[in-house]
Amino acid sequence: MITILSALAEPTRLGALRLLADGGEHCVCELMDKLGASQSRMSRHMNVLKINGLVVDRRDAQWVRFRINPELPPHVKTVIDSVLAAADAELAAPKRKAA
Amino acid sequence: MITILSALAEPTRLGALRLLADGGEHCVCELMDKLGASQSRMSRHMNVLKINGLVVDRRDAQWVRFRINPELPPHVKTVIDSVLAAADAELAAPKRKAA
DNA sequence: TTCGCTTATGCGCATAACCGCATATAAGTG
DNA sequence: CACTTATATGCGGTTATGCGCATAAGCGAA
Repeated sequence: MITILSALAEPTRLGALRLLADGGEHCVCELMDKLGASQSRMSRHMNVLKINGLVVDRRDAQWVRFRINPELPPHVKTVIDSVLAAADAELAAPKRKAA
Repeated sequence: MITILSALAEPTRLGALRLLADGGEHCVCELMDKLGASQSRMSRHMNVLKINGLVVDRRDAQWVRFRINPELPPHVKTVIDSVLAAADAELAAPKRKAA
């Protein structure tokens, strides 16, 4: 659990998971573009997610396609979903009193 | 969200939250005993949880009583609950095939 | 005040995390 | 083969994190 939380506690990695949360596959180049990360940074961050079992990858010609690990333990999946929901809520709520 | 996840991603802090999850108040000395942490270590870790808004504290004579922040945003509360549930599941499941 | 118990903190150290840069590797095209 | 695109990784530097130790500070009792 600790390692999973550590993996989530980084902006680029959390952003990548958010993009992967659509259920589809995304290559490193797409993620780095959308997240504004350098190539080596993105590659390493995706590797952290992979090592910790949060995502799986697949070679497809010159690309490597990542997707959320479809075999995530249910409790872990629940954690990820709640974290992404909270992150969304955080973005939506400007911390000021509700308008 | 990142700071909250970082706060959770440490064994002693997660253990403290687990103990506080009973809804009650617990002093530093109790937490350090139950978690096997040194005094300074526990004090600093509780301060991290406090700074990140996860817990609140209260002076009570020579003790400082901590409890989970009762005003946690709903989404954050959900994250914490799911994390604690996953940590429990992790402990319960010896990673081997179910007996 | 002095004592004892509890908690906080300043300091230094060791290690881990993250980064950019350069380079290596892999795959496809011609 | 050379060339392009995509990804991985070794290296070194900077910063962040966690720790123990010692000490300070807060509180109550004698």
